[in-house]
Amino acid sequence: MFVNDSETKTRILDTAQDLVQRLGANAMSYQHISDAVGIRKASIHHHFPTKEVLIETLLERYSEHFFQLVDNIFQSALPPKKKLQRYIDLFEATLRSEGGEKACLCGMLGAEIATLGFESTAKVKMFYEGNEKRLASVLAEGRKAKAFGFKGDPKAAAALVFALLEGAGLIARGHGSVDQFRKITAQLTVLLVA
Amino acid sequence: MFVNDSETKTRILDTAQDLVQRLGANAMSYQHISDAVGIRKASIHHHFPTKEVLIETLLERYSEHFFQLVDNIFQSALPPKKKLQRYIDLFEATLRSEGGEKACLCGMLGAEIATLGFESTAKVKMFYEGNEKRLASVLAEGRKAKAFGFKGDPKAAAALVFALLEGAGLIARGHGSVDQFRKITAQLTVLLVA
DNA sequence: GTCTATATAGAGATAGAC
DNA sequence: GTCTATCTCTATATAGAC
Repeated sequence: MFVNDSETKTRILDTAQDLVQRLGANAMSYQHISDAVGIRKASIHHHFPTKEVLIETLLERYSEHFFQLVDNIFQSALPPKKKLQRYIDLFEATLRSEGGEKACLCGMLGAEIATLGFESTAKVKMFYEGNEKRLASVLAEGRKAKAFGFKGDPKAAAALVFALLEGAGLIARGHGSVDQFRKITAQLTVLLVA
Repeated sequence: MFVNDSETKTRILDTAQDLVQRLGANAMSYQHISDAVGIRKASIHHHFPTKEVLIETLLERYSEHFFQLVDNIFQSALPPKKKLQRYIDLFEATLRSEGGEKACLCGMLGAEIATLGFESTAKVKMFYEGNEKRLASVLAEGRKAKAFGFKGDPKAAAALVFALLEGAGLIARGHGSVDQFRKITAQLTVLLVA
């Protein structure tokens, strides 16, 4: 999917995603995209008839790509602590984006969830669940291998790690930026390893 | 402050705050407020000339009130673990709001931070710093009193706790709701006590 | 302090020529 | 597939009567 999409369609999606990750879905407009891509608003509607469809497509593409990255890390032969660190690095990389700090697409849309359509809401939810499921696996295996020493349910720990990374990514943009994010994630590692 | 404000002004602020906590600042409009309060849009402008001023006022009032609640808890004679739990309960209560789940005002505005004015951005940041400072105190004292056994810098742990609560509050609305939030905060307590 | 009326700008979206 | 032109709706904001 998204491999044979037209160049224009891809540029629209790239621009829209960038805008949503910085400004939120409700502050992102077809005019913004039009200016950035160099195409008329009406032409965007040819590719994505409604904004809701555009956001749904954004979510599909983002989830697919993100889970690919995550699975590459989690299914590798890396030791558990490294796996977790690489996962954390995915969020940090988003925050480090040149041209202004971005948050996770689904973190932003989570904040605006009450304004999304039914399909988009479901896709955001699936993103959350997919992340937590994968994290729970790594945390459980890592604890069995004595790499982690945390107490409690690995599923709960996974939900905690995910909510923390989403929260830290959103919060850090108004406050301390990458340094703040690193401080928090370093402390997370301390708590999980201990 | 806000004690001698007119009844109308207060109702406008209450409504606006409710809307921002559910929908976000960019989806909240004077028309929404007009409908809910039963007053014309133009009359809202009499009290708050611009939306930016309205949001700044919202932030002042929210911070003042929230810090009052926090200080009541943290300056009490409660044992450290209870203090933390009561603090967590503040966020859970927001999520439990009748008429639909709300997030922390500053969590929502954190997501939309790139679309806020200079003053509002500064106020959001102050809210974050005020929370982290207060949390760091309680965590440091609590560890000294052996109520907590976590490793690492109490300031980093405070930043982690705050980012987690903001993140969990935002995320839980699309996913698992109060149960999810409780699962996460229970696990947080486990990690800090251990 | 609230109203009606209006200004102005921007949003998402559609029709139809090229 | 992109364009011009336009529609409709909603947004923030202002002027001035009551």
